[in-house]
Amino acid sequence: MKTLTTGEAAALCGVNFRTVIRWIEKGLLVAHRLPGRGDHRIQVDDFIHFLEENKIPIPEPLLETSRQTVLVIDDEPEVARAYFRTLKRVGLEVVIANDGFNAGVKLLTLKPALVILDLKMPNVDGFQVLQFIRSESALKGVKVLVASGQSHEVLAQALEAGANAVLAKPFTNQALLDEVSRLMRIKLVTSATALEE
Amino acid sequence: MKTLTTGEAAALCGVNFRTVIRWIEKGLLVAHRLPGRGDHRIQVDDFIHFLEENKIPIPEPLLETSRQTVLVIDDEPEVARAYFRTLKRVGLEVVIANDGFNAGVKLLTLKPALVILDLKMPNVDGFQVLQFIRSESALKGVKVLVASGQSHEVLAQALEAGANAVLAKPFTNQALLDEVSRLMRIKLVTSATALEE
DNA sequence: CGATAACCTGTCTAACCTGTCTAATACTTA
DNA sequence: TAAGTATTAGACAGGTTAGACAGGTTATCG
Repeated sequence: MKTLTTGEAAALCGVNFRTVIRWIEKGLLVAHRLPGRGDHRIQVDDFIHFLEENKIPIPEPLLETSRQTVLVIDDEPEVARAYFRTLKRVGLEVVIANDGFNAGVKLLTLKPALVILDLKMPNVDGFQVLQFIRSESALKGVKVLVASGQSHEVLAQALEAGANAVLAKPFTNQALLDEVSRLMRIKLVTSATALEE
Repeated sequence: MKTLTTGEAAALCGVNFRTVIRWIEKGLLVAHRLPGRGDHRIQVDDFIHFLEENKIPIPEPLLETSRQTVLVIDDEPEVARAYFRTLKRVGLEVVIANDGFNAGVKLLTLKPALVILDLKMPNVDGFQVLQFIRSESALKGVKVLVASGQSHEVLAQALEAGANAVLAKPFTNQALLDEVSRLMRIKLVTSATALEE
């Protein structure tokens, strides 16, 4: 979990860092200190709690860190819904974009951890989406999983263009989940492990 | 994400800071407070919104901080280029989005001051774009000028849905510039005034 | 038109929070 | 490891707050 320095916290809520230190000294804001010079470190959760407590608007960059959403970009509703069910079942937050406008909008508002992208859509160029994700600094670190029924050549091009992984259709749900789990670096709650509990 | 103190806001609109505090207390102007003494902090967006609401001219320093870009959303390249030339000629920064994906992406990355929107596009629903702009808090204050060759009914619906103004095609360049100038609250450098200098 | 009332704005006060500046030094990065 | 950047505490100057009061503007009515 990320922590903030006084300077970072000050910049985030638009005050001087000296003021942030005084809030900490007064016990208004929870922080811990480093042994050396006594630098303050503020946990993001504590900072958000402090902002909420005082009804100070929470800056966007803070909210991003908590999101672990998967964005499915596919123009075929049935296909998208299939992804949705499979991923939802293992506890992921899933959002669907059925067209180009929604794809663009949801990429930037959600800043998903993972994008599942269909390359072949009638009104949206999948490569363009991929290139945009890789060129936009706000989307740095977003993983892209390309799923396509096209030739291996096209899939190789997708990897070249920055896709983190590709899946050639058809593929099993388990193959999808394995790939998602690997890309997001998380253990998914599969039905098997769910039963163990 | 800059914020203003009561003193700064007061100086910007030429009143006493005591008056600004009273506006906040009455709920006319949105602001939050710092925990220490209860100092007010006003977000620039909220301040601009307040000024517009009360038809107070927006001071230059504030306009500099907010982007003065115009985003043209139109799928017909020739039409879009026509807008581009006309608006560029009077000194505006203009960006074109030819498809849904670009429309979504450029809306959120540029946060344009004005959007010129064609309602009738084959693969993008103009109304959906309009509704999104009005529902997204990050796009608060964005002006929308709908240009369409459709019936007056449709234009009325656009106004209902939140468009700031509509232009029925065909229209002259001057009509376009007048409307843009009014919506952006700026004086445009037309060729006539340029010649006078 | 003129008078009254209602209300908003500007001024003043004391208290105290916030921003700025400093030198020393720990932390971070190449 | 070394250079560069960021953070700390203290002191001081400046800004902001709430309350009370006076001056000015607008609205209503005779």
